[in-house]
Amino acid sequence: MRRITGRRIVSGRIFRRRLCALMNPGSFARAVAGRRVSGVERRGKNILVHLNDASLWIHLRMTGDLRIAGPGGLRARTVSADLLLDDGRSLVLDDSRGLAVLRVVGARRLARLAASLGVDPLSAEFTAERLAEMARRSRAAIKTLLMDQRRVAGLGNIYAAEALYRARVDPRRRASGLGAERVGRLHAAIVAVLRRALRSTLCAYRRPGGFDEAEAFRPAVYDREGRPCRRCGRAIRRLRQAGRSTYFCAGCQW
DNA sequence: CTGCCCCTGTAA
DNA sequence: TTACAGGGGCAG
Repeated sequence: MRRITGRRIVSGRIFRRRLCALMNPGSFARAVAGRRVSGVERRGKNILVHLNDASLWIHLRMTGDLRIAGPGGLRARTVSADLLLDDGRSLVLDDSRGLAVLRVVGARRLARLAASLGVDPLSAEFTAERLAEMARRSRAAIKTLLMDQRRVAGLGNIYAAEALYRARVDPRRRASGLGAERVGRLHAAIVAVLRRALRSTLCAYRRPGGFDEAEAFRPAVYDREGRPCRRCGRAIRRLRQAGRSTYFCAGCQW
């Protein structure tokens, strides 16, 4: 994203009912107006925009999109919130389904939220040993563990399925019974899948409109129920785990 | 643990 | 027209 660090916020508005329930538009406007952006970072699936003594904690969910708009802003029905910056640009939260969350948090709540997040798979702390240790202590199915943000911060339903498929591990397997070999494969697969997904997303941001199809992230297993596995040809199966659809190949994931 | 809710675009 | 998908928070 183009740099917004150092810019001062002139005004902030929220439009979505869901966001208004979290904080009323007036208090949001007062909370951000006049503050300067001191930094931006990602933690798991969350984006933090720091404003010195407060922060915006943003979760885009599935359909949210954070973008920079030029003068004039972005006037779409789907805009959930925007911040007008002192250089005329706007930081816009655009979200067709309105499930994204944005809130202003003080240092205390920031620390509490941050502490509730597990290890980021793209950080140096995410080692095979760390994953093995988490797995050992969990009675849940491995896919459920991977999707638990308190343990691993950043994998959702789709990437969890893709990582398990890549590692050839059955998503139904008990985490505690994985064994070092499977944990090792899974660790490598998680990192590979997320790196690939991130690259695809970055390309899409850099070339809005139409980007190289070769860069697009194409699920190898997710949403492919009944279609042949690209490795072994067996039909991809679907089942429900923790209320979510899990796609996997019973032929080569075990 | 399960199920429901939020919301809305898409597919059946 | 209805069911379903997504992430997370919450109730049971």
